[in-house]
Formats: sequence, C-alpha cells, structure tokens
Amino acid sequence: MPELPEVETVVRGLSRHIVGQKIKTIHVLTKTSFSGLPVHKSIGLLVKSVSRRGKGIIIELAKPGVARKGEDGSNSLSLLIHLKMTGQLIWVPPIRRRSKSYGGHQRLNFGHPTDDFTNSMPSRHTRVWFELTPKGAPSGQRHTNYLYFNDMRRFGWVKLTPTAEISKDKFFSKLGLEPFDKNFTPAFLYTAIQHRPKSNIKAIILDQTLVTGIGNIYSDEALFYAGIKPTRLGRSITKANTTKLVSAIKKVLTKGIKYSGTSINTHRTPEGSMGQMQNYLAVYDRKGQPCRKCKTPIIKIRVASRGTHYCPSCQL
DNA sequence: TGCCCCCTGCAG
DNA sequence: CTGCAGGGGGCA
Repeated sequence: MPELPEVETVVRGLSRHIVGQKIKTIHVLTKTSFSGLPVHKSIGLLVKSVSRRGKGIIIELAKPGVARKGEDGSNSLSLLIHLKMTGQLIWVPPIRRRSKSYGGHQRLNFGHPTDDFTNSMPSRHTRVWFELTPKGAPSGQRHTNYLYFNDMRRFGWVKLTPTAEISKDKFFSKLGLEPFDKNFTPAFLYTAIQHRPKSNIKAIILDQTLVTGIGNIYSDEALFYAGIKPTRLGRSITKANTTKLVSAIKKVLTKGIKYSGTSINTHRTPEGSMGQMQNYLAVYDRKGQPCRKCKTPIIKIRVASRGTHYCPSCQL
C-alpha cells in the first residue's frame, strides 16, 4: 500500500491526534506482527513525536516528567512501524455515548471491500491496537482514544525498540537519502546510476538504499514525467535524463502528499478517509487508457518483477 | 543483483 | 481456478 506520500499522510494525521497522549494499553492480537521489547515497557509513556524515514514510521515515546529536550534521549523508546502492502493506522476518538458517528466504533463505509477495516474495530484484520489517554487526564473510558494497526496480509510490523538503536535496525539502518533532502541532486543520482549500468532505471529508483520512499506507483509516475522508458538501462541514462528524473520524483511525491496519497486499495488516512491521488495518476493503473499528454494507450509490462505502466509514445 | 517468498483477497 | 497486488528480506 504505502509509499512515501501515503506514509507521510499517516504521519501528519497521527501527529495531530496522538502527540502528548499517554499509552494506557497495547493489545497484540497477532503475535507475529509485534516484536522487540515487551509491550509492558511502553505502558505509561507519552507520545513525544511521530515521524517518518522512507516508508517507515517512528513514534517516539518519553517518560512523563522528563520530556525536556535532550534529557531522556539515552533511554527513550520508540515504536517502529512498517505498513508494507496493506497496513493501516486508524485513529478513533473517545467514544461518546449517544454519538452516532463513533458509537461502538461504527464508522462510515467508503465503498471498498477492505473497508471492513474501518467499519468496526478491532476488525478481523486488526493486529495490534492501542488505548491512549490525554496527558494529565483521568484514564477513564471518557477520555480514552484508540489507534488500530490493521494489516490484512500481515507483511507489516510494529517493533518496540530503544530510540538509540533505530540506527541499528535491520530496516532503518539501510535507508538511503530522503527524496527531499538537499543532497538528493541530479549529480548524486547520476553517480549512483553509473554504478549500475546493467540495471533498469526503474529498479534503480526503487532501491531504498539509494533514495528512500519511492515505490511502484510513484516510480512509474516519475518516469512518465521524466519521459524515460522504465526498461532503459543505467548505462543509457544521460545527465539530462537524470536532471529531469530528480525533479519528476520530487514533483510526483509532492503531488501525492497534496492529495493525501493513493487509495486504489487499502490506503486510508488515520481518520479513515481515502486519499485522492488515484484520480490524478498519469500512468499507474491506467493500462489501455489514453495518455494524458498524447492519447496513446498506456501499456503495462513487467519490469523488475513489478507491474509497470508507461506511455510508449512519451517515454523513450 | 534478480527471484522466491511471506499472506490474504479480489478480478478475470 | 490462476494470477496479481502499493514492500522488502533472504538467497543464490
């Protein structure tokens, strides 16, 4: 499901809702979805921040009372979360009796079968869920709000780890540059491409150790705007190609964030709403439909063992 | 540096 | 029924 824009959407939404909240309980319904330190280590900690690195989510926790800057860095814990293909993080405000919108956690149906995720929770796809209370508030039901980690295919994970050890984490330690980092320049990408002359350009930009956050949708989109056919080999990519590609990557990711991500399938905002980027895609999921630039039907092939969409006329 | 695999559910 | 799905780890 999630690439950088979808994860960014989730992170921004969660920041608004859970920063400053205290962890009251964590329920692990699927053992294999949770790893690292035992759950009880996090009970009573406050959510200090919610951030993103590539497609990974970091919820930093702090002990109440030692939240001053830099004071608890050595022993703070973080919840690391990866949504992989079908993960969701859905936040539900305190249940108010008589509330029709949230009573019994009943929510709107958004018209997709996988929305059993958001209709009633915990759902059959909920793997881990959290009960939170506002800092300083009584821990009664009246103030308790909920965060649900749903994951149909169970590829995703939640991991409780010391903040200081994130840099050693199997996933986080391998990530390359953020696409919006000032060091992600045409020169940087061109050099990297020179090291992989025999790889498809698509495979290169999907490599998270190089630049992180681009997945199957946004790689197809970026290559379209850069006018580059996804099967082109590294050795054939010019400096001019690279310059266009770097701006195209930033452009499509920015657009994806603007529209709260692509909800072709299971992506939802923490409030349970769909993203809208699926309505603005140039090539992804548009097999047989006319190119938005030249009307030529979009082609779907397989590149780097991923479904790959491109315009045979605009992309050379 | 490519493939198979993890898993569930949907479209064709 | 088969193949495919927005990710990435482990293995030649």
